[in-house]
Amino acid sequence: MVNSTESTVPRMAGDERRKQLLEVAMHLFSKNGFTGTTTKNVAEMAGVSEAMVFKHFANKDELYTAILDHKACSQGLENPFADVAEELEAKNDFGVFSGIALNALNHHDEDRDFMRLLLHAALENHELSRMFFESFVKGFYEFLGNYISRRQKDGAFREANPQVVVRAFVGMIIHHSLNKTLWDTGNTILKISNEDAAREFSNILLKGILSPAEQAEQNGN
Amino acid sequence: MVNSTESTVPRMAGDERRKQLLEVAMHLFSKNGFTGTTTKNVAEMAGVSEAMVFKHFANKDELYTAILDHKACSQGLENPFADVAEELEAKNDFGVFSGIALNALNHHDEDRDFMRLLLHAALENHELSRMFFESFVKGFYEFLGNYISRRQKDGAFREANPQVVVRAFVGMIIHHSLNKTLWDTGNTILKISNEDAAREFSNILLKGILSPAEQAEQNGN
DNA sequence: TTACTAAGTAAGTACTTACTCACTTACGAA
DNA sequence: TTCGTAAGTGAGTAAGTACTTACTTAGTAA
Repeated sequence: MVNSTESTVPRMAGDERRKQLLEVAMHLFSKNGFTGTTTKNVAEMAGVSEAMVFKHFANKDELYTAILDHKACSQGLENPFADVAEELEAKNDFGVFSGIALNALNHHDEDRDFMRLLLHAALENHELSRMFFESFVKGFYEFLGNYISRRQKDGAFREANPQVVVRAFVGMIIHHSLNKTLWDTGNTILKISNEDAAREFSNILLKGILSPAEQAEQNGN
Repeated sequence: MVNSTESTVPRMAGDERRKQLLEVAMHLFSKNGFTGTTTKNVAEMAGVSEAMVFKHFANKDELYTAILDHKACSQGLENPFADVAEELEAKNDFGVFSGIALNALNHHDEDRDFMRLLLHAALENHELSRMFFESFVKGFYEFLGNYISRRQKDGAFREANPQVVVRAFVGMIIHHSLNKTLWDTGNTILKISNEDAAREFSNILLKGILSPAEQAEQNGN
């Protein structure tokens, strides 16, 4: 018997509910960490019983790892070089670096929850952290490192360990994003648009690794 | 009655035990986070019963904050420019930057637990995070930013927002340390000594912000 | 020796946690 | 209308969890 005043809550399709649970879980995990979030919390915020969580995910751990897969598929882990394919082809160094930087900075702004989640995962030594590192970070270092190597052989960049250069570049970007979400949330010590930051970081890095020959040429212009 | 074969375990003085508990707790908290560490864990690692923890600390929260106080007081936040006073005076740019970098990198290596704890504090919005930012980070940005301004007026550095330059430099260093303790713990994608890292980071940054005039002069040599 | 104090503990309590299971209900296709 | 399937739940369980209590024992000072 259904009370006429209380509208029957419509059921969700399995896929929809699963997606909703993932989003809710990610938000809670990013806020309270893995151990700091209970399956009951997730269920409550999704407006569903706790048992429902375990209908969709075998256990809490699987829910955690499913977030990464979901992110990877939906939007999170797209190829960071996709937007700079032309610049890579044309060996337009500034286009490549500033494109990657701007893309990353914008992405971090849109997805602070995911960034916090990854940090929590890293601190808690959760496998998710290793997974992300292996599947994304390593590939990034390899690809960008290879590009730098090629440009060194072209005589465009000076000699330097390409991996160190990548780390320096990634460091500027990640640390800037980390500052905005973690410490300097009010942007008190540095207020700058992503466009300006991407341009300046790329400028510093590229001037920093330009070969003397290229340098002289650029000064001539 | 005391068994002759089992030596009576000597008791610890209250202060000693308290200090030991703090150190053990800090290690566990930094490894597993606050919620990921149980009071039983702490007691076991200290070789003492759980009740002992609550003899020294009213509750788990107090234990946590006591760690932060203990650390902040005991090791303090020494001036990161102390070691480069001469270089600053002599306007030896490379000496200044590489000195600061090496000092920071070595410091991070020696106290990975504290770095992890600071990250936890930031994620949990603990007051210590704000304290650290206000008392240390802000001062660092201001001081180094001022040095860069001066060198720009000298004509040694090109025009650029000094704060952005500081962020880029700090980013390289912090991110490198973070990588070593958090993600690439086996140094699989980059194995480099602190000396080499400090030198290369400083090289990139300084070449990146050198004025054209200085650049030409350096190429001439 | 005595007697007080402080270090230390075993065994709880009240509650939370991840996870299960038997069960009910909505909904779409036949 | 019927009925199979899938969405959804209430009420558990066993193993933690933070924290307490009533107690024992070691060291020490008079």
